[in-house]
Amino acid sequence: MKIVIAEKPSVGRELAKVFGATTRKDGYIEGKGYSFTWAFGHLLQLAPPQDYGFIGWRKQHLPMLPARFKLAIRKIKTKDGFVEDPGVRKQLDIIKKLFDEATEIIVATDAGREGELIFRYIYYFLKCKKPFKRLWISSQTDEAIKDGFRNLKPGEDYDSLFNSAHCRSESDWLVGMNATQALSISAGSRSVLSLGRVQTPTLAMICSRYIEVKNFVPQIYYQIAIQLDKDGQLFKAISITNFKTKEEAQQVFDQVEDIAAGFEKGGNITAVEAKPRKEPPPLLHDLSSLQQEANKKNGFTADQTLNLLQNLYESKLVSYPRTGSRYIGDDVFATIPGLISKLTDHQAFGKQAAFLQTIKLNKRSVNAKKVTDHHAILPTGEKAYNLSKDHQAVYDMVVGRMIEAFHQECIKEITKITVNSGSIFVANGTVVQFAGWRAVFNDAEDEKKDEDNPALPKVTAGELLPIVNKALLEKQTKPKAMYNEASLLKALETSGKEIEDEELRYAMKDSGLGTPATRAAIIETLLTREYIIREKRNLVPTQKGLAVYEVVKDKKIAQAELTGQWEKRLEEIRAGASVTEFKSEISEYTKTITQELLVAGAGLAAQLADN
DNA sequence: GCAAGGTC
Repeated sequence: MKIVIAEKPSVGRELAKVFGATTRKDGYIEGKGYSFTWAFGHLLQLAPPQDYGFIGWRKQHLPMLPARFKLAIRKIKTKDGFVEDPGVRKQLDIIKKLFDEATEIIVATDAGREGELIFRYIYYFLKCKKPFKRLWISSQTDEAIKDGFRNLKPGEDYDSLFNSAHCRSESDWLVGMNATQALSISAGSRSVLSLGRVQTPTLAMICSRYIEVKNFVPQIYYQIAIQLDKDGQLFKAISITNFKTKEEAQQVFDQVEDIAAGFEKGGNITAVEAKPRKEPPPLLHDLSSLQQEANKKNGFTADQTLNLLQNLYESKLVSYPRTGSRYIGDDVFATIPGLISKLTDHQAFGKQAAFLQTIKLNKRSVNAKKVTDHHAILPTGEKAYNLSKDHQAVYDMVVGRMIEAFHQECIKEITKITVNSGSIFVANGTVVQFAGWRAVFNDAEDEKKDEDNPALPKVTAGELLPIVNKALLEKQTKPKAMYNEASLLKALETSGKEIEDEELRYAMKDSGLGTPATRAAIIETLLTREYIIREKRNLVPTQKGLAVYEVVKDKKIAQAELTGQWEKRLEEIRAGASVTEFKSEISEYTKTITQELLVAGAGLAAQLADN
């Protein structure tokens, strides 16, 4: 009997289906000489400090550097504290039984670093010695699966990938557990002051933004607005200069040749520019972009959106949710017309779905090379009945985005009118000439933008128009916005670097903080620790969060770059470099940061006591 | 009591 082990049930079932294995057993599916089983993500974790004899949080234990790490069954939190997850224990027993019967094991966990670790931890925990081969596929279509099984790789080909995963795992434990205990102990805090490679840079981003906003000194400046009349259609133009003093502005203001000052036609149109701007449709959603949109549109937290999406996935209404890809391959693209045809009588999107059937679909979101373990989030085509309001909202975002993504470009005409009347004024206007993908949602947000950029009358250079009104405006420079869940998620994707270009941001997604699957949990951790609170939709640091930030802000553990440095080394290990050097560097760093925090935390004790 | 990673 050959045993195939997948990362999660949905994949295990899919593989079984392709093989025609249909006998459903408890925790696996049997048939055609194979058994298909699965994990539920990581079933095992590195054992906690007490399993190495570090009982209680004591300074003399630090730094804790286990000579050999142990594995422990994943725990869940209950009223009685942490206990072994019974479902996990049961599935491990099932896997053990299957491994014992196996002639060969086929590893079908996700094709990546963590997928490799999920399997190897199980394999070593169960002390299994059977030979194993690796299925390595980046698409879940029948053809890709069959092809993958015809080209199984020797298991040892992925030993270096496991090494890099193993280093990642142990390094996070060493730095996180030691730093957390060191700071908590030295601050004499009754509550946990947790620190980690990901959560601490995230906290630092929130705190430094908060401080920047708090210390922001608004600058006052002045602008002059004039209102012109073209055959009864009024439009507004603004001075191109921002004046530092009211006097300067007043002087220019007085020179405006408006009707009240006796100038019947004092606005001289000096230039008119009109150019079309094409806006391509947005890419399909990955988890992060969907969380951001759900936060902006509905105020859902990242965690809520992930949960809602997970429910929809379990109800087989949407594809795998924790994806980091916004693309699909050509094979999945072939199924899109079918999905669209099921939506033509949809209440909100039906009309646009019907329209899509008449055009050539936009292929911006189609790129097999940019599909990693999982493709972008799509509806499955199953009928959705009786969804709760929140589930419906998320589901509609998935469906609506699919319609948008395959729709046509939106074409706008951008108009810029330059007016001279004692000074130079400019009016900007935008007219949507062809809505294209923007017809799908017709957002209120977009309408609001249109208010700032209204349609402008047709005018030509050389025309003289009456200025019916003028105003001297006092304005203030504004600070950056505080982080909210949407902007924080976006910032985490690029480790806090501000990159507006969508394509460029996408290219950086491997150097972000955390992963799609973990970012919601990172935010929740910071909230649980009472480092941050939600204030309306903003994420704002507490006194405690700011105090911790002050202690660690100049240390490596608070820098997003730490992850970047680790990733570089881990990639070298994956390519075959030795692990011993990296491991000894991590041990050294663990000793250093532990010592530093044991000292620095003392200052924190007083601050925390003050509150 | 603690990390970050994955998932139901």
